[in-house]
This record gives sequence, C-alpha cells and structure tokens, in this order.
Amino acid sequence: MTLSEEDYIKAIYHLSQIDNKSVATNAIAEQMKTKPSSVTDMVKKLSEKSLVKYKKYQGVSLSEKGRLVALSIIRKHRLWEVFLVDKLNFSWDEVHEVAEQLEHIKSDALIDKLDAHLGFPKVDPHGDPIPNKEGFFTKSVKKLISELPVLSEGVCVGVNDSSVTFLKFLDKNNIALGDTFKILDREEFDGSVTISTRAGSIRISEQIASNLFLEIVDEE
Amino acid sequence: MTLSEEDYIKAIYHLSQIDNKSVATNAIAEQMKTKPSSVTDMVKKLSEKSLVKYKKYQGVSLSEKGRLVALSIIRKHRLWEVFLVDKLNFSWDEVHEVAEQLEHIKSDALIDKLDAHLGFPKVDPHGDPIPNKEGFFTKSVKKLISELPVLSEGVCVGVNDSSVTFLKFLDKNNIALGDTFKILDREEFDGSVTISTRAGSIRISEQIASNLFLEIVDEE
DNA sequence: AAATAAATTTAGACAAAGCTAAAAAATTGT
DNA sequence: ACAATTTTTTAGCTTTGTCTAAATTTATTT
Repeated sequence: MTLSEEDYIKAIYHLSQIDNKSVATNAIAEQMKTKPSSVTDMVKKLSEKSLVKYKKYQGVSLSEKGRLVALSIIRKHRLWEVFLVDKLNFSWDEVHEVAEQLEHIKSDALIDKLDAHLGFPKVDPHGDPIPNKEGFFTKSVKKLISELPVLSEGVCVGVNDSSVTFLKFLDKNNIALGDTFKILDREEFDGSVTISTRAGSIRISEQIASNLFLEIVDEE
Repeated sequence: MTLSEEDYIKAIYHLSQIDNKSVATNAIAEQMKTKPSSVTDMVKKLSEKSLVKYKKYQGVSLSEKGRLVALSIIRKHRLWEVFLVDKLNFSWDEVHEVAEQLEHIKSDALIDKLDAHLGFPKVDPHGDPIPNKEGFFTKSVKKLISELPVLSEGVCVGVNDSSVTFLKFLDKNNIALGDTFKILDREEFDGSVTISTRAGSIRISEQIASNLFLEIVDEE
C-alpha cells in the first residue's frame, strides 16, 4: 500500500463514520485537499484492489478488507499519539501532525512492542479508542459534561475552548486531562454540575460543563 | 526534501566516508539499488538545489549544505535505533530497517524530545556516534579487539560472526553487548588476548578477538 | 597512440498521483 | 416534467522518479 492509498482509505473510513451512507467523491476531495477528478482515479484503483466498493456516480464505501486496513492505520496513529504524550511530554493538542507521519511506518513488530511499552492503552490522549490487532475496539463515548446524566463517570480527555484563560481556570480548580470525574448532581435551575475530583467535590457552571469532554468507556 | 532525495544524500555521505574522493555514479546506483541513468538525473536535481557539487563525468560530492542534511538524517536514524533497543527491547541487529523508515519523519520538536527522553545518548547500539543538532559529533573508533593495542578500553558494540554458536559462546563467558572491556595483555605467540570483564579477567583466542568490536570514544 | 572496455550521460518512455477543462449523469426547483 | 444546477467522470497533460537503449566520454591495454 502506498502512502497516498493509506490516506484515502483513512479519509473514507472517517467520512463513513459521520453518517452511515456511502461517501461522496466531493467529500473525499475536500477532506484530502485534492480535486474530485483525482479522487475518481484513486477510487478506481482502490476498487481494483478490492479495498472499496464503488459504482460510478454512486459513491464509495470500504470493503471489509478496506475497513481492516483503516483500523490498522488508526491503531498505529493512536498508539503513537499515546507515546508522544505519555513518553515524550507533548501536549495532547500538538501530536496530530506527527502521528499523521508515524502512522505510515511499516513494521508489525514495532507496533506490538510499542503497544507493550505503553502498557496496552485502550484510548488515545483525545479519548478515542485504540483498535486491537484484529480491528476490535471497545466502543467509547466522548461527551460534554453538560450532556451526561447524573452519576456518569469518566476520564477528562479534552476541552472545547482551549484559550489560556480557560486552561488557567482548570489548573486553579485542580482539573487536569486524565483525571477521573463523577457527576454527583445537576441543578435544574442553572445547569450547574457538582463533580467529584481528586481534590474533593466541586461545583462547576453550565458554561464550564459544556467545555469539558469526558470519555466513558463502555465495555461490551 | 523528498524521501528519495534524502536517501540519495545519505548514500552519497556514506560512500564519501569510505575514501575521501568524489563518489562515482555507479557506486551510488549500486548502493541505491537503481540504475546509473537514474542517479545522473537525481544528482542533477540535487546539484540545482546546491546540495551536491557535480561536474559531468567527474563524480559527486556533498556541499556543506548537503553534509548537514546528511548528518541530520543520520542523527535521526541513530536516535531511533537507540529508542528501539533501549525502550522497545529490539535487539541491536533488528533495528536498521525500521530506523530507515523513522529517519524520514519530519519534526524538529520530535527529535529534540526523543533525544531528551533517551538521555542524550552519544552513540547508537552499534557504537556509531550520534551527531548533535549542529552536525557535530565526537569521533569514535570502532575496532576489532584483534586490531587494538594493549591497554585499550572500550564498550563491546558488535560482532562479526552472528552465528548462534558464537553468541552462545559469548553468553557462557559472560560477555554481552554494552559491557566495558580493557585489553590487559596480548600473546605474540598465538595472538590470544587477556581482557578484563565484569566477571574478572579472561583469555580469548585470536579468532574470538577478531570477531568482537569495541567502541572507543575519543574525546576531542 | 590507437583500440577496446568501462563508466557516464542523453533521449525517449512509463507508472503514480495530481491537475484543468469539457462531457455526462444525477439532483433540484418550479 | 423538464430546465437548471450540481456532482461526477473522462480525456489529456504535468511532475517525480524510474527504466532501456543508444551515444558519448574517460580509462585501460596492448
């Protein structure tokens, strides 16, 4: 598989996650920052290799083979992201670009050993699940605190608003990425939420709650 | 710089280390597993970018700019090799292929952080020196024990004969890669050598001595 | 020093991945 | 339902890095 083919497969996978229909040529072109005519050419090539199902004018979807390829690239991408954050002290919002390159390194032994070195992580630094070698992954839900019911529990994996002001606020209130929170109560009146943190339970406003993502691992 | 350009630069660097003359088109073709005509084309391109000095029919050599590019690739290659061996438990003879891919990842921040994570190593697992960001490196000499004078001291970094028999012999005699040895004495009669190891001093035959590489760091 | 051999370069072609412009199919609006 | 618009495909061209075959330059031999 060439680098370009891998990128297309990944793009098609991500686009078909959005809604479950087949993916439009134009959508792929936009995602890949290329022209629709180039997409048609590549899609034909991928179809020859039976990585995608393609009928002229009817859009594209991944074959089972293609889906497994996509998941193996995503696995690599997310494992590298964990490495960059956990081992090299990158912050979670700096890692995407580099992981985008590292995901194309071809070596099964490398990925196995990296996985072990990282302690077989189940999610990446953004809370997205890491597929295993066979392409299975535990579905995880990433939701804003403001959207979760009382008594939900999860790991804080991201923010909507990454302004310095907001990040300083989090710091002051002993909230950090990777912390586990439990939603104890919600006021109907103003949408403010009481959550338990490392430092005890605190009350946060609706505005804050709608800026913090929790990742709820939903074992199947 | 494209992947292919980087590979040519690296090949030219390595070939010009062998003897100090300009490098022949055929030699590059052989190293790169390609045809001489392809080399001519690429060399012209690199010359346009002033990465190499090139006169028709007269061979190629790196410009200062090209030399720095080569050293930055070699730096990346060797740092990744250290990572693979020290952190992921690859053995020193398995890492080349993968490092060959990793060396092309483009991110200065990544290499800085990797360097720090590894504790700023000075040599790779084969005993070859790692250039710093500016392209400087402490010259190190990698030599067979049989070629070193008495009282030399160095770290064991490689073997000539990687047969199972030989590696078992080393194991039995408490010799491992990474050990520091000192050459205590050499018998003129049969070339056998007495060396000090972790487990005390032992005598090894000329045949063994001509199969073990020591790496002598020669501070400037 | 001429003849032969070896190394190098040129010319012309090809595959991959992209582009533009034009044609064809599908969708939408009235 | 059919005209207008949007989407998709086709055709033909470009660039990068490669190749083969032929031409040219340099090196070696006798």
